[in-house]
Amino acid sequence: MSSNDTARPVGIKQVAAHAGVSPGTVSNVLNRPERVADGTRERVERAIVELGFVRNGSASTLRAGHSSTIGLMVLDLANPFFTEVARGVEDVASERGYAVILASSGESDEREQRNLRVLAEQRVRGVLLTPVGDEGENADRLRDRDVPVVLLDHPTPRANQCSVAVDDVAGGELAAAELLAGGARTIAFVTGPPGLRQCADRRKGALRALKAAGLGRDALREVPVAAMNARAGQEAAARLLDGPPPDAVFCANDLLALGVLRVLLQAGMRVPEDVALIGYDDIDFSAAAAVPLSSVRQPTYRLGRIATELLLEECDDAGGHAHQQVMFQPELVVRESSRRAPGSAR
Amino acid sequence: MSSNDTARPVGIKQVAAHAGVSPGTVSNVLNRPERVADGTRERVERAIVELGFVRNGSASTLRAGHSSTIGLMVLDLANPFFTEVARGVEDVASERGYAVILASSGESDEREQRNLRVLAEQRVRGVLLTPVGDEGENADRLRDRDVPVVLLDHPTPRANQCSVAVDDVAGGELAAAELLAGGARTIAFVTGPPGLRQCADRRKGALRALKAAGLGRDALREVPVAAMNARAGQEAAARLLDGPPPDAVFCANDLLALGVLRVLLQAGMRVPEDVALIGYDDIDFSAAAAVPLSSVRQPTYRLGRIATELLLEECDDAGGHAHQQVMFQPELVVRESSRRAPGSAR
DNA sequence: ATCGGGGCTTGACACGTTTTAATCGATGTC
DNA sequence: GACATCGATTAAAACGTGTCAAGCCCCGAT
Repeated sequence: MSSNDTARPVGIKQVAAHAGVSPGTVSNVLNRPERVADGTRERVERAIVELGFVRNGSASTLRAGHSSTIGLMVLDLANPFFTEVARGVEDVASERGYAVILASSGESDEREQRNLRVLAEQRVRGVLLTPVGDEGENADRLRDRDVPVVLLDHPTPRANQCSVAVDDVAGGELAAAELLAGGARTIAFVTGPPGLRQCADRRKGALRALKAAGLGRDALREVPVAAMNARAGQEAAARLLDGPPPDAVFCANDLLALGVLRVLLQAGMRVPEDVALIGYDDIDFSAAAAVPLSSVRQPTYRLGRIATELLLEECDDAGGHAHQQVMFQPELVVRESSRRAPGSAR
Repeated sequence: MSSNDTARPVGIKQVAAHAGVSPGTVSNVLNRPERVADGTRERVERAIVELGFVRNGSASTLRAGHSSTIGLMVLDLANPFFTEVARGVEDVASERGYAVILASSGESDEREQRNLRVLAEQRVRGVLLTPVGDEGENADRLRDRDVPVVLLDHPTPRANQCSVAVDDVAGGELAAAELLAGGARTIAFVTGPPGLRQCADRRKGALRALKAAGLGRDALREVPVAAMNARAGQEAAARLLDGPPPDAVFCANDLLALGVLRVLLQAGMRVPEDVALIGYDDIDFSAAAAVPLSSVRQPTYRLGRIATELLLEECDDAGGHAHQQVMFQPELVVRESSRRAPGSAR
């Protein structure tokens, strides 16, 4: 049996004793191996594996003042958009020897605040944050503690922080323009809480497209939902079918669109012939939907990678770091849910 | 401006000074508020908010020997099955005042090992683990360090640990039996690495169903794939279409099935008329697929909840804790992708 | 032979919190 | 009025690591 009844906390001291050196040397082997002679280092390394030593991160962090861990807080872990972002983050972080603590605010400001507090207690080196609110006071609180914060999927006009985002106004315009090009004159916009910047911006873009097409704001019927998932989409569609159906539906993300699509088809409507539909994010599942979903694609994985690179740059070299605001452009992906069959346009 | 140039680490001492008490009292306010007089407590609490004090988790952990954090390691964060499990975990953990560190092994043993090491360094209180390998040596290493481990979505015959799982053999049997009932005589099984217990068990169940139907093992054509996602499913389907198509396809999870479905339809095959299809996990998207996907449903959220409850019970009361092996039964969900139109059965 | 210097190693302290035992003051008892 | 009791508070000692100044040893230069 390998288990041991007597709790035997094996620390740097035990390793030192076992290798016949001082604790300081073991610490050097761990942190600045080049400073220690080859023979000694090998001896220490052998002792480490023989005793199964695992460095106590709390002690390191306590002494160093910060850990080699970054926090990633997203709006919704169940959204493939964010898991793809997380993949980019994880890849860069692990390349650079950082661990990632993943957390989700569930679009709740209170949960965001609570989770950020946990991250602050853990003394993470930095934080990638997709803020729920627009102002990012929570981010400010962290920065006051000298914890670098990079805003993720959220632009900022302020020069005191980095941000990486995709132009959601442009994306909303692309989406609505596509629907209008298909012949739609009235569009329903299924959208999450208006406090969410992503939703607000996409709406703004849609209005811009309407205006360009010579239509007024009243051509856009807003259908607010409480969450940004498929279930909420279904509920929205049900409400939508209460009144006269619009020509087209623009959903603030693909999860909503998939839910809407499902209810529309169940209700016997044809997509796109009766109602055109477009989503946002271009998640994997969209292409495999009952009617392949048109959508707006974002450089998701790169979003995560670049945000992490900016954050780590700021962590490793707080002095020489110049804050950057990166903005990507989205891309329209037309599939079957938005294009009306030729000739069926009004 | 709220930022402060001079780094001013505000610790328990500063709070104590500001409130006119000793550091020990501040600690008591934080950890055993009932032991301190009302007046004093209020004074300290005021000082805490005034100074914006945030407890240093590293120091607590160092002193206590463990943190109030648990680790959750899943196979694939991009799989909705696991994000749903994670939701259950998060809910219970936060109810009980624990934070969750989320990590993903990506089905790689090496990444599992590396991530578990990070968790060990962080001195997490316990770990929920969906192991990549079958034996769980990595779990043993943790348990040797007195870190409780609960196996998640993985049964164990060993009595020295808790586990929470769903009967995948039964699930595989349900799935294959459904396909056979639809008239299929040959079934392709699209499956991930055979080292993955989930895949192996589902295969075993499928074989059992074949046997019950009087068919031999050769009625099951295995199509191995490298990963368990939609892309891999597409590749598998492409290979599948090289030879004579089987009557039906059983995919080891829904992501694979969605990928397969997409390619089948693109190739002009009708589902289920030409080829029947069934997946596993019953993720949200399956119901909204081009052809609504039959699948095998698991009590995903409860899986996460119960595993976490077991883990925290073991953490809080290591002595009086009796290890349990919980096994849920899966449930067949029949939609359109598996049932042949009446009369089209051979 | 002495000195200087460079490469390795060591010793000791500090990080911020928790905890234990001791202290203090007040209240109640004999 | 002395003493025990009890509650509230404090002082001090850990926890395991990183760091830094100081020490050691050996070698080459003078």
